[in-house]
Amino acid sequence: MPRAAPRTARGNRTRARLVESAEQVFADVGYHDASIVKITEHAGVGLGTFYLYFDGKLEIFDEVVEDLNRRVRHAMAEATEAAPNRIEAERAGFRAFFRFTAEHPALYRIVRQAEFVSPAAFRMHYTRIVEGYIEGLTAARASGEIGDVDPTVAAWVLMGIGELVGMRWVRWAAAGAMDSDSEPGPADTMDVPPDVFDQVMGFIQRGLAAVALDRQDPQDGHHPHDTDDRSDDRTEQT
Amino acid sequence: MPRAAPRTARGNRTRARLVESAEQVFADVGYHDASIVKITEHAGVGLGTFYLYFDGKLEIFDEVVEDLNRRVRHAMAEATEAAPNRIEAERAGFRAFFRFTAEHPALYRIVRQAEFVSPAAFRMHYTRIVEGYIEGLTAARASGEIGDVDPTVAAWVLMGIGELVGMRWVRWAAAGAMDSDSEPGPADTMDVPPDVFDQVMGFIQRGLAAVALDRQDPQDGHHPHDTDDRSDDRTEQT
Amino acid sequence: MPRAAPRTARGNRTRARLVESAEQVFADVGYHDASIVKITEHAGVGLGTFYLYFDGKLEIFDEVVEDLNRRVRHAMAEATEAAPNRIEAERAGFRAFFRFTAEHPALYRIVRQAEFVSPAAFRMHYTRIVEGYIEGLTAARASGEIGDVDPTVAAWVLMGIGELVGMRWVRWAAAGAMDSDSEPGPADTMDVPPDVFDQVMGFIQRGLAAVALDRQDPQDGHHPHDTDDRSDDRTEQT
Amino acid sequence: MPRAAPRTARGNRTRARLVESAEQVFADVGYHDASIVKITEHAGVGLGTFYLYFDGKLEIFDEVVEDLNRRVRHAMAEATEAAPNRIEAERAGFRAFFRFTAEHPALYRIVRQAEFVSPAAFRMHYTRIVEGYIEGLTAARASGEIGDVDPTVAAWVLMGIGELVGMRWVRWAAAGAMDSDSEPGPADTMDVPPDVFDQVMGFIQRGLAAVALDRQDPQDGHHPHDTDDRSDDRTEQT
DNA sequence: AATGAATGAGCGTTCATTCAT
DNA sequence: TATGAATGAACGCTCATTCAT
Repeated sequence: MPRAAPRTARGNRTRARLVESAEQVFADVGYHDASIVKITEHAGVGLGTFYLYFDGKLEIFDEVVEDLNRRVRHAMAEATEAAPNRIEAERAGFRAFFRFTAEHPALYRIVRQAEFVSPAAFRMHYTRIVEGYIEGLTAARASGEIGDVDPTVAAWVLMGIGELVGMRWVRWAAAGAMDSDSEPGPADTMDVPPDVFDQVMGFIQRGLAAVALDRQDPQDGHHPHDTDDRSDDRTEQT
Repeated sequence: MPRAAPRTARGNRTRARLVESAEQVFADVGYHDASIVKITEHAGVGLGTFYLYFDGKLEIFDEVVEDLNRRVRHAMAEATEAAPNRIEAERAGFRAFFRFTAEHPALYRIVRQAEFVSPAAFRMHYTRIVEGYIEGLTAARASGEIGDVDPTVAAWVLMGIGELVGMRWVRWAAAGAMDSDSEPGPADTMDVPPDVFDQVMGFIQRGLAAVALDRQDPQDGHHPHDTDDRSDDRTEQT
Repeated sequence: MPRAAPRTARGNRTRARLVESAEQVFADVGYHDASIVKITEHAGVGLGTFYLYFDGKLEIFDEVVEDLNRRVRHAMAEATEAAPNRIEAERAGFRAFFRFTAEHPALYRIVRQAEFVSPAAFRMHYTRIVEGYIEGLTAARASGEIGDVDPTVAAWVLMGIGELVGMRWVRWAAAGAMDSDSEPGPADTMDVPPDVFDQVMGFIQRGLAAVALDRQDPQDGHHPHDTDDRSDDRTEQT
Repeated sequence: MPRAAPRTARGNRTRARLVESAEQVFADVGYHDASIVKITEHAGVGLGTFYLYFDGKLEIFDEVVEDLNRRVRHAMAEATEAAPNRIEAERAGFRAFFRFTAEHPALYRIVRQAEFVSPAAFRMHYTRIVEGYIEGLTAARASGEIGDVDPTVAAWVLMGIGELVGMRWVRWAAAGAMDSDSEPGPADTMDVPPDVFDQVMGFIQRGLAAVALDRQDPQDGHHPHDTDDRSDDRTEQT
């Protein structure tokens, strides 16, 4: 039942227009208020045409999520590529992420909606990004560039930071700037202000650093040596 | 048209039952699949009764969000209260937040949906939590307990961490444990595993610490001693 | 999920109007060309009202079939009641059946469509009628009124006769009379012509009679005196 | 607009494949759930090709009915051919009809659906079969093989018997045997059980016989001499 | 002769909301 | 205060049919 892939160049164009339009419409009005008619009208094709290429609303949504995922990861990977070390890589990665968020409001809105619309797609999105992070962090830890942090935990921590900072200084700023539903346009595109960005990166840099701070009162049953990878060498702190 | 507040005790009870039921239903099936009938049935009142107390679906949703917000903040404040210092306060706050998330899946689901359903309620939720954070962090910075971090930025950073770690280790764990749509029940309630929790708190502790790292130039370019110099000067921390 | 039965007198009226309208519309245009809108418009109620009382098109169809079934059986039972013997009962039953068919074109059309629309309802219809027949025929056989025929087989044979004779002389005649889609109206109502009726009843009477024809071997092969011997011994009948 | 007949051998093959496929699909899923795509896919041709040979769905349906009609009549005629007398002819004809029904579920389903899909085709089907019957019965009556029955009435009576007995013991048996939607296959093919068959044929034999049973109470306004062909010679009964 | 991309009227169904009781 | 019958706009989706290739 999955609709056949288009067999002609014309079909390919139509399909692509539909995905683009869907991204636009989902971002603009949200999954639930998006209707197939809105999508097809935006794409300039007939309603029935939609069902030539997609099984339904959910299917095109998943495809849009996948598409966006591919694109953010590409943007982040590209930005990170030339970085001389992990911290610079993080700076570049966050920069790229915020820029992408600013320029593609769709990413943010659509991914967050996916949580309730298509949990599988949602998990896929985060899982793939996490994988990239883990790879980089594992290498950085091995080379001593960063401290002895658990790459998986650190990955989620970093994503959390990116997500809420992006929400506050990119999304909200944009919303405040336009103050209404008017199309944002390139001029309205907001990026995280430099000082905030530096604050954030400072936090991250310290958080990842090979530093351990002394903490004595083990309440709650959790002791410093609960896990194996928080090793003793952390004691040579001040 | 805004509905009058109930004038009788019976009316008060009815209204309260409706809010409770709405929270339950919104959490279970999401805003869009929740219907007024479902809510009134759950509350055991007639359909028409709903409109005696609320203007519509959106209005009761806002009220549910507000209610939840009050409750998380209460839980976190209570947990934080007795903490001897900021770091312990954070530990206690995060602990409380994760517990609340585990025990009230509604909070998580409903708040995240609010972003698209009722942006105003959504902002209100975060803004109020941020206010609490800022207060605590400002005091901690003044007393030298933490480094010279911008309280607002730190607040958002911390919330981001809490949100995604909670998503990964509380929400996903619960989903994995129940493996289906069965009611989670108290037994299935998942908390963040101790080692992960410690990792997270370690990251936060370092991130908030008064560590001076030598990187000061705000631009994203490269600069002289980027590479390994994080370790040495970190010693002059508190 | 089966819709609740109406709780008020008004609701009962609405529901009944819907069933009537559905019968009318299904009979007029057939199940597939009948739409819920047509039914609700005919009933003079809003579209949504339909779904207050029925789960869908199929469900109301089943109900219409059941209703019709009840009514034919009632008509036939009533007609048969006073009959002095089985043969008279059959005459009266067939008469009643043809009259019902003529006056309620719905019965015929709807039941026949049920075969493909709702096989279960279709079988139910025939099964119930068969049960009535079997009862009567079993008694008649026991009392020697009719020959040693298998009541079940005879029941189906009789129904087959009724159905196709009804089709030919009631339905086709009516169709021919109106010659178009115009409403038939009572004047156009056709009954089986008396001579045809008598022919049919004659056939049935002989078929059911305690005639022993000499052909007894059940196999489909050929046997000794196949040819002409039917005539002679038939005389020793009642 | 009626499509041209194919002008090439290839065209002829394509057209024939389409008719075959249509028969299959109509039988499998019914007229209304059959779609042109299903038919063309089954035939292995492109969708557009269909409209090269047929004006639409209805047109190919009519052709399928006509085709089936030709085939049943052929089967029955062939079976009847060698029969030494009318009764044997009936036995052989019914046998053939039941077998055809069992082996070609399509016949049964499609013809019955035709009643609502294409009334003209439906009438044509019965009319043609009736013609065959009338011919045989007229001859039989002339030769005294059967009683003085009206050939037309008898024809419909016989068809009615065949149809409902076939429905009950062929179609329903098959449905019961397969118990689901699985393809019946030759092994599942059901025929009317021998004893039922004999009962049915006994009934028919008596019904057609030159016997008249006395019937005195002319209620209902119909007297023995209502029609001309129920002639007086019927009086020499017991 | 053959194809399949494109179309849109029309379907069954849902649900927030109103209002007479 | 409480009810639930009634409504209809709007949705997702299907499919017979056309037509450019």
